[in-house]
Amino acid sequence: MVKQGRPRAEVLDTAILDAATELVIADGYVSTSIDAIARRAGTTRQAVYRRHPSLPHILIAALSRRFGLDPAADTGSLRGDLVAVQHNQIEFFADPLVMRSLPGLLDEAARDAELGSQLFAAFVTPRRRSTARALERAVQRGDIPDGYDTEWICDLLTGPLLMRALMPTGPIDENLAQLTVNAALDVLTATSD
Amino acid sequence: MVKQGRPRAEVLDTAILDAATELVIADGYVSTSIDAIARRAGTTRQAVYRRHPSLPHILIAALSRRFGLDPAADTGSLRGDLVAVQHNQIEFFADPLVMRSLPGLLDEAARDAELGSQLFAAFVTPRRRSTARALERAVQRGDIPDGYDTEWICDLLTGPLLMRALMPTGPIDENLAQLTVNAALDVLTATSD
Amino acid sequence: MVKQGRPRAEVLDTAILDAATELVIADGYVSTSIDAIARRAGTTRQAVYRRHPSLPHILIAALSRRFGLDPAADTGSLRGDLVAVQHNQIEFFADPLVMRSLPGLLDEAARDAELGSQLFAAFVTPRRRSTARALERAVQRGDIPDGYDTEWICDLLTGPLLMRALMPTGPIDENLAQLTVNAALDVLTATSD
Amino acid sequence: MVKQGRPRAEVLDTAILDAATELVIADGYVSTSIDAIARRAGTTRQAVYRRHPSLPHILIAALSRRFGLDPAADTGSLRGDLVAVQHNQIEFFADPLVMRSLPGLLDEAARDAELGSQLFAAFVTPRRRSTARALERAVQRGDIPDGYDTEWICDLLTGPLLMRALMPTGPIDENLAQLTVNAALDVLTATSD
DNA sequence: TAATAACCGAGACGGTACGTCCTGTCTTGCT
DNA sequence: AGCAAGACAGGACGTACCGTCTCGGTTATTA
Repeated sequence: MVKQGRPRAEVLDTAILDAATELVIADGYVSTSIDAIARRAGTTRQAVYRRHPSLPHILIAALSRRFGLDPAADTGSLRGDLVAVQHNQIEFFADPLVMRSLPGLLDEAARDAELGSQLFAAFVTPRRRSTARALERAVQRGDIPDGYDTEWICDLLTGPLLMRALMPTGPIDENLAQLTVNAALDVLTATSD
Repeated sequence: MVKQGRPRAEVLDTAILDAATELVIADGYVSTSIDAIARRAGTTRQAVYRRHPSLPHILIAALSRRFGLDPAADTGSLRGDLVAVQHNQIEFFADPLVMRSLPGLLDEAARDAELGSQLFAAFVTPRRRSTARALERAVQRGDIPDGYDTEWICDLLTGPLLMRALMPTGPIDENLAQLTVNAALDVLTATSD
Repeated sequence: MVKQGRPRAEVLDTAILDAATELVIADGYVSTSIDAIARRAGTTRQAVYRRHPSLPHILIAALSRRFGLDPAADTGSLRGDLVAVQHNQIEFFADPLVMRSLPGLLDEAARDAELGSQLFAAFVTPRRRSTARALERAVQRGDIPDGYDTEWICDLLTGPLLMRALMPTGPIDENLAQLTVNAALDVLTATSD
Repeated sequence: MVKQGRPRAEVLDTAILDAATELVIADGYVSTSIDAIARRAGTTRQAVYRRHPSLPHILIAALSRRFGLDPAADTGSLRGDLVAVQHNQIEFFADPLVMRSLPGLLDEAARDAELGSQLFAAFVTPRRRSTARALERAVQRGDIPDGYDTEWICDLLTGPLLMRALMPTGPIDENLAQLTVNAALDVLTATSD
């Protein structure tokens, strides 16, 4: 079963994702219609539906194009590893497309479990796995004791970024990366119980 | 020149908010239409528009009905104060109406600054102010040194809750309240710089 | 149950029928879309659908507007009565709207029995009844013998008109009225069996 | 320089006409799409378009396959000749494909003169010529006087058949053949003027 | 107690978008 | 050159909401 028929125009592939990106950034998720995307891409609704089943799928594709797979660097120290992860996350959450499409995508994900897990698998899981591996390496080195709650550490690292992506409580910058990493290290090394 | 004419039917006031609440919880924000709300409330679109200018305004009204102003208790200890704040926040973020309407409201707020600040003033600012006051009292008591970043502490406390409200990374429960308060205290008392 | 709500704009009632009439005459039945009718009427598809469930129904309404109920005159003689009927029929079949919409309507009627009987009842039955009554009067006067086949006489009178409405075999004019009436009289008074 | 390349698959020639015939009989003219025909014929639109420029052309081809050229028998008597013509016409108008496709074809013919004359030449003219020749022979035999209107006689013979093919006013059967031939003979031999 | 002003239900209005279907044309690889 | 497969621009389908509007009818207050 090789590929048959007229091949899809790659120009349209990118034109559609470009149009969606621009419109969502300009108007927000709920104001963006498939119709407008097709119009701006200089094509028809049909060509869009041929490629993507719905608006959230278009945006997932557009986001995937921007944010490839996580590099998951090993810098040798826990702090270095976590800072690397946070730089990656900051690049993600500070992106205008992410900021504008995230609420809509989350709304959609809450209804459509299929789409939710797809979204989760594409953008959340890889970053969490990087963090988990960095922690494991730190335990093996003896830098931190075992027995921490990985999920909680991940939420601690990501939560504030999500917060600032969705609400204007503060900038998403280098300083925030340092603050979150410090907080995580404080928690991991604290004697409090 | 007070108010003339037939007064509004209070039954409709509540029927509309009830209908909106039920529909958003069941279908999510983007799938909820003013038409459906009016229908379910047993009235007409016009009666809805007479009370609220748009869907997000309806939801803000519905949320305001559920979540009154923050009590801002003074328990005597920083930990106690923060735990009180977090219990209040957990009640908020764990509410199904909040979980389902938050993405839509945030999307709308990103576009309409007016609405954004209204939303912010109603549900974010009071809780942040409670936290800020608790911190001030702790400084005055000498429990913590001065010079911390209030905004950052607030984001540290709220971020993980928001995270779990929007993504299925973990439960929003008593344990999370303790974890976030511990993290905040670790940060506030840490010697790391 | 009196009439409630905002009344329909009568301007649109006529604008829609006008638009449909013009378009069908210009482009034919199958090339006429509801969309184009709405556009030409200066309104929306919704307003059209609110009044008529489908294209054939629009055309039946447009035809009804042009061709009221049959006068069914009693001229005193069979020839006079039949000529009156045929003048009425000629006016009908020579009408451009009829010529252009008839094929489409018949096609639709062949599929949708409901619509078929509606069409039949509005435009065929009344004219056939006039003819039947004229024949009955002639029998009572003793002008023609009893025992003829009414349906056949009606088809004999109408068939050639329908033929010339749908195919360019000849004009639909006064002469055709005379020819068809003569033929019917020949048949009714013939001794052939 | 005759014909190059792969020859057309004759299987498709008939499969396409079969599919068109079945679909038009089942769904009527306007509901029949080229797409559906190709699908049912187990081929593609392109193969259809390669053979026929449009839906009406397909149907003309399908009709031509069923109804060859007129035999035009000479039975020796005018009545016999006309009855032969009418048997031929009855076979035509009683055919389900004819009954279902005729309205659509006529609609199309009213717009596209080219197609109209093609349709006319294929199915109307031959039958009318047979009738004309039968009449000429009768004149030469002295059975009827000269000076009749051939076109009118043809419409008189065909009109009622067309009527009953398109509307449910009566059966298209042997009796109708006799009635129409009698009517024509009555008219041709009548002294009325 | 009469006028007035706002509310209510019902439903029409011009718009925009939905997701699907079909049209006639066009590549592409294979026969 | 034919064929299966399938993409392309374009147009229409019938439906759903949007926010606004016009009706007839119903309360309350104010004059």
